[in-house]
Amino acid sequence: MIHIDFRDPRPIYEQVYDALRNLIVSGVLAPGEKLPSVRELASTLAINPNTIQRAYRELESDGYLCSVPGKGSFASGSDAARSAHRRELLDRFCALAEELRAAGVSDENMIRAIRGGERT
Amino acid sequence: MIHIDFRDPRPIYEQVYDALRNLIVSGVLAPGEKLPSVRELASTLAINPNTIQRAYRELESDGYLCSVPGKGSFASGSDAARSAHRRELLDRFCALAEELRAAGVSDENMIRAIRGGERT
DNA sequence: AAAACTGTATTAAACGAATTAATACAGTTG
DNA sequence: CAACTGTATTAATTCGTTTAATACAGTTTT
Repeated sequence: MIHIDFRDPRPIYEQVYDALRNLIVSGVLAPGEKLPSVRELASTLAINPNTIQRAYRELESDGYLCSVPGKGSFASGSDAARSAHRRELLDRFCALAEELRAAGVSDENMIRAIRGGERT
Repeated sequence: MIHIDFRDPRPIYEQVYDALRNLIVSGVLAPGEKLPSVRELASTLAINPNTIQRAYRELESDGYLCSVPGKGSFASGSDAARSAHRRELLDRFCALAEELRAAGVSDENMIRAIRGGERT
């Protein structure tokens, strides 16, 4: 379900965050669907529960899931999740476009890069 | 000339790297112009020479400057530097566009984001 | 009601990357 | 020769991440 790369310099909690967010926004985890418990996922991935807890905490504070003490953690509505994710990506996208413009890249060349995936 | 933010979670050597690269690709540091020595810049910024050394080493390995033992470090030709920088930014840009496409954002909406800087 | 689950919080230890510190060596310049 | 330059190395420190070991309160199950 989730794969952790221990050679990846990025923190584990961040890898877990990204993986779960992707499952949520893609709808693999349906809105309202229950996620594995903190301890269960920690056991499955062979990492510490505190690390999972941190990923869950940040996923909740970013609106991707909802945790209820005693009950569990549940995927939030995929509409809201998708919006949050798009917003996040678009912000980074605009910032990068700004940098590219400062580097002398024209809008036309950016558009070409988007359309073609080319790296000329 | 350069400002370091100690509250920034990013490593200092990376902040120095970015700042110097920007000065080089923007032409503020002309091609061939001598940069402050490792020890001098370290003293100016009140950080350790080893940290500056690391920034310089990576700037050289990425083609933004050229270090000569005994003489100093010199900004590389801004043409090559600009190209390297644009390549780097464009790679990240294309990767982000890919993610946005996967998130269901159309090319048209990406283009709109570039043109307007809008965040709708 | 008891047992087994859930999220959450806390404290301490271990680990690794970043940073500092203190040198040292070789080449260049004045 | 003296003062600069880049470069290399080793050890100590600092800090964020991760682990570990608990504990508490609420929910579900038996």
